[in-house]
Amino acid sequence: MKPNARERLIEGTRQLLWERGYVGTSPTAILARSGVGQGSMYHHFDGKPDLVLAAEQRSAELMQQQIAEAFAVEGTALERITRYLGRERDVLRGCSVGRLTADPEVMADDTLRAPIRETFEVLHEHLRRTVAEGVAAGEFAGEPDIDETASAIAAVIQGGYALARAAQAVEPFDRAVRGVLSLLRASAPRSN
Amino acid sequence: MKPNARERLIEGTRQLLWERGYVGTSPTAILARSGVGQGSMYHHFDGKPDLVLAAEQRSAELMQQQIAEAFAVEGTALERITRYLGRERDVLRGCSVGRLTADPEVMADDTLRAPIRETFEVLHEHLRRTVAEGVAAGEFAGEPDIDETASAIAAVIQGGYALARAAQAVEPFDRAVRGVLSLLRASAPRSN
DNA sequence: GGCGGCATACATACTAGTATGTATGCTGTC
DNA sequence: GACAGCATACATACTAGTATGTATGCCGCC
Repeated sequence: MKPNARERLIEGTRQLLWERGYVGTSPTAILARSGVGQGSMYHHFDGKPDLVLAAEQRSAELMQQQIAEAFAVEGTALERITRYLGRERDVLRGCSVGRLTADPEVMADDTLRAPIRETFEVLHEHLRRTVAEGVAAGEFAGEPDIDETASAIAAVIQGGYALARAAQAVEPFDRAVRGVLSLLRASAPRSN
Repeated sequence: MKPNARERLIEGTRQLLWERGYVGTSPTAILARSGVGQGSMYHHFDGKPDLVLAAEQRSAELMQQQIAEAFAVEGTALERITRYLGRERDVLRGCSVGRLTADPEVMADDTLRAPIRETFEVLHEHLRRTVAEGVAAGEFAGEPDIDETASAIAAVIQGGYALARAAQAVEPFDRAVRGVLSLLRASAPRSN
């Protein structure tokens, strides 16, 4: 029938963390969401932090996979970046990984923080490499600083979620994405 | 002696919301942080949601004030945007207003969401107007879309906080800011 | 056919969160 | 000097969060 209890616990916890963060995610809520009994939870995991770590690792893994897929397409650097920025997203739901940066419990613990940090590093690396290829191919005549550009693009995504949630509308996210893409495209040979 | 209990409650709640969000902010923690008695809290406010609203409104007010000040300086549009982006920030602490976009309790309640939405609207309006002036003055020869550019800049700030927190370092924030500024500058008229 | 691993149910317990209500005292004003 | 407004302390209460421990049952494997 359903996937085993361990998998369901991870998925339920993942969703709750995504929606409500660390303190907002209670063991009983996890059980209800996952549809498993309380005993199973303590059977498979040492407790909330252990389960949270497993859920985080799963989110990080899925996200890194999506990132890799989005960049593993043919096309110019600009096309690949555009494709990544425009990929299917449940914008108002936000980023399952980025959400956790708001939780002090997670940020204060190096083990819990690691999957988040690593995911952003992976994204940065993909963006960095793609921008570098674009510069090498003469797509960005302005030759923007590679790391700075990669960071700006990553930040626009994360910040776009915040703007969209505040407005309860997808539009601000899309606007920010179009904005950074326009700026990239407009990158002209410059004199500085 | 100290400011009155009402003020101290607002400030304590403001700080706790900033650090820990809505669910992470308990009445007892508020009392401890504010240094007032429990009775006073229920004397001045109807309860947690009422106090949270007051704290949010205060944060929004302060933030809008800082935004207005940062843009109320002489200089070209690019200088004013650079100044706003480079203004003094406790980056790892994050944004006292943007933090709340992660809380479903806040986002689901129109009254609690209003101060956040309004603050982003005010920021957008300042950025929009400044970019428009820059375009009019020929500073941005690429004539980027005004609203899109404003949204991208606002998003970079909010997203920069997330990147910085994940890395527990200010550098990713600064890099993202330099990145978007470079892209903006690169759309400047060629002087060569 | 028993045993180890996994799942479920149920009882218990302690703490924190979120209050309400009452008593008491301080202070400034009419 | 009485009274309103504000502050503090203390008692009480209910719920949710975070477990621990025990009993029981199913299933696949040696």
